[in-house]
Formats: sequence, structure tokens, C-alpha cells
Amino acid sequence: MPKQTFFNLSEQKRKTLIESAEIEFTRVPFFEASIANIVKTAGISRGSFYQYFQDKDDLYFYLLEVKLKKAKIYFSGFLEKHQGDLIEALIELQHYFLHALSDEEEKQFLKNALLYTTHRVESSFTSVWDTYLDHQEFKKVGELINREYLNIAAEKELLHVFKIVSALAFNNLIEKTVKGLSDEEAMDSFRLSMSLLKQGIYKQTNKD
Amino acid sequence: MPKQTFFNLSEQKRKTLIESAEIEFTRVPFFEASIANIVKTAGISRGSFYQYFQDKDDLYFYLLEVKLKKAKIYFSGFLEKHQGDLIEALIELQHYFLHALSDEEEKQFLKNALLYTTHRVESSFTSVWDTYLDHQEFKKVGELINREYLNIAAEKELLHVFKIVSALAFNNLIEKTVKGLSDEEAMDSFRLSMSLLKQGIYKQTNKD
DNA sequence: TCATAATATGACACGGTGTCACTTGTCAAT
DNA sequence: ATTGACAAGTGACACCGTGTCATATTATGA
Repeated sequence: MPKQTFFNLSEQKRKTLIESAEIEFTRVPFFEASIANIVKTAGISRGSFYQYFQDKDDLYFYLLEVKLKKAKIYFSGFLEKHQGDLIEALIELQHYFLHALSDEEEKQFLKNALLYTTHRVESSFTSVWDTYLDHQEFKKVGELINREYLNIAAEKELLHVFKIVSALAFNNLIEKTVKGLSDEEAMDSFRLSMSLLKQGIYKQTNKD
Repeated sequence: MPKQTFFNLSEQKRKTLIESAEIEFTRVPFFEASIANIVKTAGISRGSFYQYFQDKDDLYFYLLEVKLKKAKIYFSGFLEKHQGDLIEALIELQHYFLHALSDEEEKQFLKNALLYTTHRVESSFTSVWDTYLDHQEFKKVGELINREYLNIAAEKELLHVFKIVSALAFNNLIEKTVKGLSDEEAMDSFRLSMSLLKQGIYKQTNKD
């Protein structure tokens, strides 16, 4: 988290700084991004930067978090729209992400995020669920999900289902980025994954 | 890939260098590891290092690849043992990985690999399948898999099933490492994932 | 008005990378 | 044995990046 000093800054200055950071993280992946460039673009001194943020990580994950906040809100909306059908809501959420990837700059930013950073990025993405599961919000979204559809025995399994779908969603974003798939191709791939997951990959027999 | 020069080296020298690299990558994550340390431990000059490898990446992914080669061989064995039951073979493969993680040094090395490196590490892990799918070997393993169990329509879906299970297996390794789960806890979690995937997470209805 | 705290600054110490002109080793041909 | 030519080895060097700190500037409020 940025230091208090950062939040004390004037709206204008904060905005300039954030934009400079976005430019740099769009230009190159996290590990190549230099604070020197960011402060130069923002027109502040090197020392000031460290007055606002612990380090590069601090700024980066703050940026990412802000960007992902929107997604969380969308997801609740999608769930309502689809009468609590988890998979349908997810497919629409994925569509939203893939659409975001079609703005050239967002695209590059996300590409850099997906390909050249550590598991912390994945955590940021999947924390879309954590927020729900850990806190009060869980109840809210937990309620939105229609368990009628789901083949789960206990609440513990629901959490597991979340883990599985996050892993597959994240994987799909990476796949699109690495292989340069079109939005449609990526969505087809994701829908197939979801469909296999829904039905199960094993034939239903009596021995199980 | 290391340069030819590296392979021209004497067995002894190559081994020393590899061991020095392992020490460094066990000590700290990839991005903190320094070539300076590696060459110091190995007792060679900085310039020599660049004679052998393109850069740090080159050495690192070579190392990782060597370590993962074993896994590929094991997997074929597990498949045979379980009469081509994909999931059972996978569960045993995951067990093998988790076991490897119980040697203190391997553990730290893999932890550093899982947590602090880019998607290329994930690619290295999932390439266990790629090798099968792309090349002649595919036929070999493809044949080992008993499709009787599987609820798939086309060969294309089999590839997708591979993608799904790799994503979940990798995720499980990360989960264990991040949350510090015991081997048993991690295996339980993985078995649950596999079980949900087998059965499907949606109730079977007529409308599908 | 002034004391005090908050903020801003950039030179600096440190540590890392990749390169390159140069040295040393190797070995086949004479 | 000597040569020469090519492969391998070397470490000083140029360059770039980080995080810190003593100092300067600005804001605050009594």
C-alpha cells in the first residue's frame, strides 16, 4: 500500500504520477520498468517517489488493484443477470476482460502483467474471489450464486469450485496472450473449458 | 539453450557450474540471484559465464528443464500402472512433485521457482504435456490414455483436458507453497479438484 | 510572525549486468 | 619441437538501476 503521503497529494499530482507509471508499465514489463523513467515523466524527484511508495512493487500492485476493482463490481452484476448461474456469469466476466484487452494500451499493460510477473499477479486476479470469500461480502455473492445448478455437497466444495474456475480463467488470459489468439478464439477455448468442467470429464458410471 | 561452449566443457567443470547455480537459485529467487555469486562459487570468471550462456535466463531454464525431465518419465510409468486412467496417473505425479518438495533444498529451489518467476516457469511445467502433444511422443502417451473413462467427443477435447489438468496441478503446487500446506493437505486439495473435474460441477439435467 | 512538522530534492554509495581487448590453452600440421 | 590459428578464459570497464540521507523548501497553525 502506498504511504499516507501519497494520499495527501493533490488530485492532480496523484493523477500525473499514476499516469506516468501506467506509461512505463505499458512500455515494458515490471522487471524492466524503471523508477527513474516514471519520476522523469511525472516531473518529480527520485526522493519524492520513495516518500509516496515503499518501492516499485508497492506502486505496481496498487495500480493493478485499482484496475481490478472494476471487475469485481461487474461480476456481481453478471451473476444477477444470469440468475446466479456461476458459469454463465464467469463467461461474461471473461468476455469483459478479453474486451479490455482490445484497447491497444490496456492490452500491452495486461500483457506485461500476465507474462512477466510473479504469482502475485495471479493472486491479484484471483483475489476477485478472495474478497468475497473472506469477508462480509462473501455472504452477498454467496447468496447470488444459485446452488441449484451445482453438484456440490458442502460449502467447502464451493470454495474449491472458485479456485478451479479462477485458475482456468487466468490460464485462458495467458493462453490468449501467449498464442496471440483472437477474442473469439480465446472465448471458444474458455467456453470449452467451462463446458468440460460443468459436465465432468469422466463418463458417469456406477462404480464411482 | 546454453551455447556449444558449455557442452564442450569437461564433465567436472560443467557439474561444478551447475551446482553453483543451484546453490544460488536455492538461496534466492531468480530475480535476486546474481551471476557474480555463481561464478565466484564455481571459481570461474565473469567473462566465461557469458561464453557458456546467453544470460541468466538461459542458465535458469536449462536447469529447470533438466529437473523436469524426470517428471515426464515418471508420468508415463504412472499411466501404465493405472491402466491409462489419466486422473489417477496425475494424482500420483502430483504426489511425486510434492514429495520432491520435502527435500529441504529442492523445496527451497522449487519455492523460488513457483513464487518469484514469470509464466515461463509455468510453461516449463506444463511443457511436460507439450512434448507429448506436439511430437511423436504424443502417440505414445496418447495411446496410454484409456479413453473409455473419458467423456470427450473429439481428440481436440483431449488436448483441452490436458490444459485443464495442468493448470490445476500447477495451481496446487503454488497453493501448497504459498499457504505452507502439508503434503497431505495439498494432496487432499488436489484430489478434491480432480474429483470435481471428473464428476463435473453441475448437476446433470436434461436441458444440456 | 515564527517554530515546527511535512514534503521535496538530487548526489551518492552500492551492486548488478553485459562487453571487449587481451591473455592463455589446445591441437593439428609441418 | 615449432608454429599458427582458433577456442576458451579473463577482469576491468561502461552503463544503469536502486534506496538513502543530509539538506532545502514549503505548509501549518498558534
